[in-house]
Amino acid sequence: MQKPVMAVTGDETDEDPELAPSHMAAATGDMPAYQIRAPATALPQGMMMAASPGTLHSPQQLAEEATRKRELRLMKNREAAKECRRRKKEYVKCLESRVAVLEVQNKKLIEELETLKDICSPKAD
DNA sequence: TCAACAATTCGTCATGTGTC
DNA sequence: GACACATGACGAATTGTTGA
Repeated sequence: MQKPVMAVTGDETDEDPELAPSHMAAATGDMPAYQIRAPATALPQGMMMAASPGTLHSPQQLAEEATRKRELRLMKNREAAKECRRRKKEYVKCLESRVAVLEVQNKKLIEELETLKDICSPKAD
């Protein structure tokens, strides 16, 4: 059993986007980095623009046009989904590395606190 | 080796949001 | 309001893991 041939993505870039804090912030106007809209992509090779309205007449032509539009929409959405997932992965990666940095920072602060406590506590002798 | 299950990946649909 | 785009949800296909 074989899936229909599809484009392989697999390419993950290691960019370092500035990330916005919340994914659920759309209503407030700020959105996470992976949600920032990219400029509309050009149509892939071989894809033609729709015939201008008014040049279609027969029901068959109309049906073909509808099919063509649907395929175009599916293709665009397929690509959009891929891009969306790529951005989301990047976003998660970035969050994870931020967690790692903060954990190190936190550990250092705790150590520093212990040192200061030692210094400031009255000597017991 | 292989079946069973879990995890991952992908395409599609539905829906929310921004732009004109 | 129509349109385009982004994304969550879902199911199907694929891939990885594990115990017999």
